[in-house]
Amino acid sequence: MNHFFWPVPNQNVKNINKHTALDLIRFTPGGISRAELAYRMNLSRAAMTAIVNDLLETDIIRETESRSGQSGRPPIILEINSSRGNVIGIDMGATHLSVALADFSARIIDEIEIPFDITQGPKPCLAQAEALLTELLEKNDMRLQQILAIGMGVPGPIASQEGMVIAPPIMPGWDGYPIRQDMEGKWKIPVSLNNDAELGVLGEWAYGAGRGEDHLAFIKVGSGIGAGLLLNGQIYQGATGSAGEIGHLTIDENGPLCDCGSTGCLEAVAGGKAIARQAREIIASGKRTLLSSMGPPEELTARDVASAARRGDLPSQQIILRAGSYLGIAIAGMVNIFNPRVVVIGGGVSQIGDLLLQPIRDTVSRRSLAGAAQAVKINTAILRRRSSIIGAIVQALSTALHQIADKKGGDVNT
Amino acid sequence: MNHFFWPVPNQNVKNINKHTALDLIRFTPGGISRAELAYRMNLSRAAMTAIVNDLLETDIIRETESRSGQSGRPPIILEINSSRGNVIGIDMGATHLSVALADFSARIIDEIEIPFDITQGPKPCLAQAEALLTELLEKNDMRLQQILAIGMGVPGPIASQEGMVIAPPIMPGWDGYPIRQDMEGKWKIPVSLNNDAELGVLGEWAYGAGRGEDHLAFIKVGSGIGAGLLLNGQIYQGATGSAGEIGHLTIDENGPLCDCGSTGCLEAVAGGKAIARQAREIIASGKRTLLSSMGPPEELTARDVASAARRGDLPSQQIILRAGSYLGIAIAGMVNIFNPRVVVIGGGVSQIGDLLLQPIRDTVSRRSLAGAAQAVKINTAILRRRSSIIGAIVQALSTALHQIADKKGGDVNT
DNA sequence: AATAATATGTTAAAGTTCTTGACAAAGTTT
DNA sequence: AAACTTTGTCAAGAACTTTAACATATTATT
Repeated sequence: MNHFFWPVPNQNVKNINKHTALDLIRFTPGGISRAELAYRMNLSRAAMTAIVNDLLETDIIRETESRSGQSGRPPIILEINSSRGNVIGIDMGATHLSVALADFSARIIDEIEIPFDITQGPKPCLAQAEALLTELLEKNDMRLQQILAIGMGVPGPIASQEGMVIAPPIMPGWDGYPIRQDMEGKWKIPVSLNNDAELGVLGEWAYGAGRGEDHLAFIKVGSGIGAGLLLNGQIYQGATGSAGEIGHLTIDENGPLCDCGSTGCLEAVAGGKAIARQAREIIASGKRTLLSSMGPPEELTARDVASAARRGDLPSQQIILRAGSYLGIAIAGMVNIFNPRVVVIGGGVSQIGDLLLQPIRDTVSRRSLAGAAQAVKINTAILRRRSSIIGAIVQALSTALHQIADKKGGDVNT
Repeated sequence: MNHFFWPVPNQNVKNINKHTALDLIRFTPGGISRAELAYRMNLSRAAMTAIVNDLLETDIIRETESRSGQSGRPPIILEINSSRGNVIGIDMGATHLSVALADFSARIIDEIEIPFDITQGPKPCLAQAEALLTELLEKNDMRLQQILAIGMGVPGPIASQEGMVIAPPIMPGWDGYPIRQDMEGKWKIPVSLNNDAELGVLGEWAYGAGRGEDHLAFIKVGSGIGAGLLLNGQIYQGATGSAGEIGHLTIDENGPLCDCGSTGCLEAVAGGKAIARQAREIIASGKRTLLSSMGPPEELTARDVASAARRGDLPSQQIILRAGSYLGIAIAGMVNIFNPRVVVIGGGVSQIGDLLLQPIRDTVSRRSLAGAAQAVKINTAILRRRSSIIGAIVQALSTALHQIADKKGGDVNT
């Protein structure tokens, strides 16, 4: 136990052990006993009793029936009291907007998703988010007052202190807009704003393919490409919050032009848009391919290419193979630099599955140093399209739970 | 103050604040007062008095005369008691071996360097290190018993727990050899073993070009190329200790063959060896160049190319420009991924100076995303060839100082 | 079935480390 | 000289831990 997930504020935090214990309870699958907590935190069982009693008083955790296994008195298992309250997670992508309602144990109760265009700028986009949130609450017969925190992800670099994005490559009009301030002002609920790939790594770390790993990378392959990093057990944001921006690594200097103005960016050769573009090129070239029979070329998506590839269409398979190889080059670089234990491939395009994963694995094992390549596992996101929004929920819960835990013996409501 | 440099062991560490205060005293240039310590650590002045008294008792810190500046009682400045003891730093490179004797404030008292060949394998190499250490002690009239800790750097990935290198690309015969155990057995002094680039970043963080930065990368450009990373204020080693191995990133797939078996590795196009090789090729091609007049082509080094370039030799300038551009590609990738505040270029080749630095800066600003590129400064190592060995000394001091601080009121000797 | 063994959880006393509030100390400003 | 400002110390009390003993609830053994 030399780190804990909850980001420690600098001031006025008594009882750090209480917060550490809370996080261990949250993130241990199946719950954890007082004795086990004491062991993991290097504290006495007596101290643990006091800490747990504190937490029980706030009603954010509860005791559950013991699983007897070994000899000796069976432990009393502690878990988060899932019905203690609710939080909201919002995942704002480039082309979709999702809002989810979750309970205190991070289980999604209901979720709404709509197509979306982030280039409209902050005001209309935030208004859409608000509308969707209202709809979701009404549908579930809830009021805003019952929501204890909101977590939100956006596809751009975040200045966490200020609660805004800075110099985002794909969010025109958002630079410097006070997103968090705006939302907290409207809703009077604590909002935590994060990068979507960072939330993805958090979600997969908490409940997905990288559960509990200390060195984890999450590659979000959607229309754009971004990475979230969890290093030494903590989310890594970099000096100015723009860590993990791998979408514009130069992969092939002589490659196609990218939206960012440069050429041969990873995003321009392996992103969802790039895959669709290559499909259109194939059709235009007149090659025999299933793709021609899948509707108007302008509306082709990476998903269509994937389904054609699965049905044996060679040109489609080649497109995906190439995208995977390019991704592999970038990931091999990250593996050499970071030496992660797990790399999780997420985002819409990742749902292609092994067809994409295999060339990534091949390229990485060929291009990474032996030590790092052997240590790393490359997997598809278990949470599928929900990695980021579950990360947003985890963030919201971090705020809500630790805020309640702080006021010892305080009012159980609000 | 949400992190501290001293790596916290998991067990039996009372008084974490004492160790934090000690590190603040160590790494604050010009020393620090009790009041300032209390402010930086969010503790009361009263608590600080107690902690400082503890440290004063062990004699590892001392009070020094106050600098009066503001109104009010002038503070009593605390600093490390430099004459409390000595430590040894060892820098084992691919082609050189250095041993340095330092006092408790990390100042080098004396240093010996010899040419060296790490491919001889562990036994002869460690014997040479021992001989050099003995020579250094004799020369300075000291005994091994007066040395309180040893820090050592080697050019390969480290398993810190085991004190050995694992799967090193350029240290044949060393894989799995129990280096630390061997040395501690021989010398009966605590030895800390680290990667040389990691020590470089530590040295430059403590006393060099990245002083006090929380997000720092150190690129060691010697005959090989490696990077050391300091993220969130802590050295980052990765899951298996092989983080920062950028020497074998593929930069140009159609480039020259690398020693590692792959093609177009960064090391093969921008390392010291690569620069020397290109110089020989130029001479062989018969082009007019100053390089032909600099002795036998087989003995040409990167340093010769640098000196020719500085004297205006165009082919030499082109070689360095190209190496810088290649380095820039790799560094641009790291900047996009890590978003560091400072990148320090160190190692022998970095001594070329602006001739190398300029193409790096140009390439990085062209190939990195706006936000990250603006945030980063790229500088040459202030500690020059000594970055790593000073890092080794810092590591040795971490061991020695915190070990003494742990035994409260214990014996002042040993 | 009774007893032993084992592990969990609780309690009270004692020990550490911190904060609070008062105050002494040592300078600068008025 | 008096007022102000900041540093450093002291003593009392608060917060959090450990220690050591014990109660509790199972399984294992006799």
